[in-house]
Amino acid sequence: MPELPEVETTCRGIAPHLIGRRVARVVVRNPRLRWRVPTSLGREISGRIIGSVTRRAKYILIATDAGTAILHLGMSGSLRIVAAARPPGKWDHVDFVLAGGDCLRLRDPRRFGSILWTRQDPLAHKLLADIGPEPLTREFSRDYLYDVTRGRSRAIRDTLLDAHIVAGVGNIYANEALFRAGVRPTRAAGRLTFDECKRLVAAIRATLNRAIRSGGSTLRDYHAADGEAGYFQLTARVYGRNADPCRVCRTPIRLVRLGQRSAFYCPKCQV
DNA sequence: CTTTTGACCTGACAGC
DNA sequence: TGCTGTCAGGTCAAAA
Repeated sequence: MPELPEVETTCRGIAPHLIGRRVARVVVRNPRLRWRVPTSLGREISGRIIGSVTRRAKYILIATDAGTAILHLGMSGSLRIVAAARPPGKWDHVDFVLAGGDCLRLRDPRRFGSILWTRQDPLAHKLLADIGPEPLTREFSRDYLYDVTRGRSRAIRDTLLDAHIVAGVGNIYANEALFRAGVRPTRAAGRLTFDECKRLVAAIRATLNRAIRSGGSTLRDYHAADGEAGYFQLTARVYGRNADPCRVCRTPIRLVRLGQRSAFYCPKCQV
């Protein structure tokens, strides 16, 4: 479910409920996520006050002065603020219970998500240390994308999905941005021209920003009882539209398999 | 070093 | 209504 805009919106949504609050305890109903939830988590974070809630790539960092919880939502994870007394559902694996009665509840049917704990600088953590620039910062520039793709033979779609190249760009937004930029997902990254890199950087920014904006208004409040926060209703230009007419030129959208994952493009609009 | 593949899980949905 | 097969928004580790 979550791509960068969803993670960003989740972060913004939960932060006001967490910052300055004390963690009373952690309830782990099922520790078997992508990696086993550390048994020390409850001991480490309980009694601590949450100082900040930030995002790096698709990781959510919940920091205290004793250490930082690093959360990832995987393919199907979601976080919400609910009353701790609320009966947990089948896939509500972990609660961070706050002093006062609320809790941050992680739901994750597929269990590809993860929760880690570090006492060091989380950005120096093994999983985060080598991640590329955030796509919404100046660091992710046309020059950077051009330089980093030189000599690379893999498809540009796969290159965009590689977190070491750029942080947090997932399959939907990679495909949508490539459409906007007029570049086929199958093109070898190293063959993109400078102008194409320039358009692609702008397209990635625009696509992500738009989704974040729509998410902010879409996702209502994180106290909400139900109302599963689904995907943002971005009207896909290509993603999932195999054989449907291109919204620009009416040519049927094509689906190709790159690796194990689908890529979509308009054979006329994208070169 | 770069690129590809396999692995981790469960649910939703199409087709028989 | 079942059953089977396919696919899914992620990404790490190992193999090629």
